[in-house]
Amino acid sequence: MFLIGEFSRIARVSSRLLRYYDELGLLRPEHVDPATGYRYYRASQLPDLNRILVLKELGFTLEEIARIVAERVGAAELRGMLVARRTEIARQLDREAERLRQVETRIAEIDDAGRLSEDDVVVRPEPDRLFLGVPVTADSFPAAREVLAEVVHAARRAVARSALGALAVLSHGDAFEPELLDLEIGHFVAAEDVGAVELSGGRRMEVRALPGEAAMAVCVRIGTPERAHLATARIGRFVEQSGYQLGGSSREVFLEPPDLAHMERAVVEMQFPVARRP
Amino acid sequence: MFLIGEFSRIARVSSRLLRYYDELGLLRPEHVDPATGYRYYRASQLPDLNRILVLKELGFTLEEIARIVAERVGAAELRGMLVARRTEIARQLDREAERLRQVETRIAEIDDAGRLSEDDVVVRPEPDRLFLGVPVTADSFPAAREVLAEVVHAARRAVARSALGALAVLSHGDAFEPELLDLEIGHFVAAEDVGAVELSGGRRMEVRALPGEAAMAVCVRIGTPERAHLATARIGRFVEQSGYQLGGSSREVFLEPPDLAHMERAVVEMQFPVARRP
DNA sequence: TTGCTCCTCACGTCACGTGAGGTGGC
DNA sequence: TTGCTCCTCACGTCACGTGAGGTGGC
Repeated sequence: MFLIGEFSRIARVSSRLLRYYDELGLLRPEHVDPATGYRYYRASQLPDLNRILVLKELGFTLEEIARIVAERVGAAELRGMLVARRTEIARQLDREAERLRQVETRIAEIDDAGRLSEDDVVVRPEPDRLFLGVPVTADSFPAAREVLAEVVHAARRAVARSALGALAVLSHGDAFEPELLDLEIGHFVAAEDVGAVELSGGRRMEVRALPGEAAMAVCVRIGTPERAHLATARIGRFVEQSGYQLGGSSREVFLEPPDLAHMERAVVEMQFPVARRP
Repeated sequence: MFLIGEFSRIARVSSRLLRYYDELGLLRPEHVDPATGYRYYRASQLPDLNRILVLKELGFTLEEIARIVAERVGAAELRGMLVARRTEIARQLDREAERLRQVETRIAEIDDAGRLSEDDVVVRPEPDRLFLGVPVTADSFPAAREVLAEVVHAARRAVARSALGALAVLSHGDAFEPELLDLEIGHFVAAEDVGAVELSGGRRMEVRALPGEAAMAVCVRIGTPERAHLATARIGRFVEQSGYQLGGSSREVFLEPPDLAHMERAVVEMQFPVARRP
């Protein structure tokens, strides 16, 4: 029989760990002196402790280990737990590999540019939405901007404040070759019962469902639409370096109601749907 | 200006997270109403938040991030932090890959044998030690056991109880081909000043330094030396499956003072030095 | 008698999630 | 007036490490 200190030296673990496992009921000492509270361990308990340590190294929680060592799980269930572990570790490996790529990208950026860019790209899912908008084809940003101004005014008049979401421009063409702009301009809205809204020149805003995206790469820009190419280029580089590929319609979402006289102060989130490259 | 709930919805983070970052000084709201305590955020703070979220994804702690975003670190120092992160992530990847191998080994073992073996192999470092022992060559375990008995008695008489460590048998031959046993039998001792001890037949125990091992694969067995091949085979399989290779002298360490009349109750730790296979 | 080891609290870790209990503006 | 949102505590998480303060055997 060993005192806790002797046993901990044999097993190369801390005595605090042994006390903790005693408290959890994971590994009880063979004997506890009722008078002093001293814990006494037997050498033959070392295999029990080693089993616990091995299961811990496999990544099981102490709660799972407690179930396993209490023999309440058979080989079949244990195999199931191991398979679940394998899946989780594989996921973890993927996450870490992605991190490593990202860190290496930033190191390369500092080496190339001397510093990190100010604009960070974040990837996140995007839910389904309702969109009250009008299709617009244009060959220049100024032309589109006139429609945008009309959309803003019309929406403010026609839609209840509580149901009116952010102004957004959807872009169905190739964002990197904007010779002919194929846009939809409108607002996100909260409720289906928002009616259509007539605009000048026979145009008409209608509500439609805008499907969500599993992964959307987004980047905030502050400034006029013409300067969007900066943030766009940034997302393009990010997508290329991170093992994603672009796909689907991009969006520019105005995070604040824009001041049409000062579009250079607009705060816009550029959004590009992305998917993992195979 | 947005209330915390609006800002949290735009940024897809919880308002608890925003309050926490406020508390840490990581991201202060643009304005806090002194009367109500309400926090007000500006859309232009979204890039600041995104920077924090990106740095978090790279694996920095919030404390490191606080230093980085407070602009107290330049590009050179930031690069250093990124390189440190890269090293740490690579280490983590190695650990996870090793875990994955271990988990797969256990799954295969259940598939082969229907259950997991009782004897777990643990790998750990082993420090330098002092060893009071006698060289023995023998062609059988019984012959060696006679010497072992004499060693136990002689050591008990000659060495102070407080300086006498565990009984151990060092094995310099190939553990898997034991046709000629090339052993040292003796005790670990605490102090250099333990003298030599004369045995019968002109044998003599002497103290020597026993160098440590960076990685030692160990497995506890309970039973006679003849049954050691079970634990030995177990370690052999483990070493093979885990990307290690054997190298150096193995040891059998008696965790309890052995009862020479009942060696089948002996609790022995089999120890094999190992190294990573390239 | 002096060290050494043992004991039992109890706080700290890290980045929040999750109530509890209460208040302010539409 | 009723929801809704906001606020500030404060506990819980996971597996222990690290004192604090005190006691028992050689």
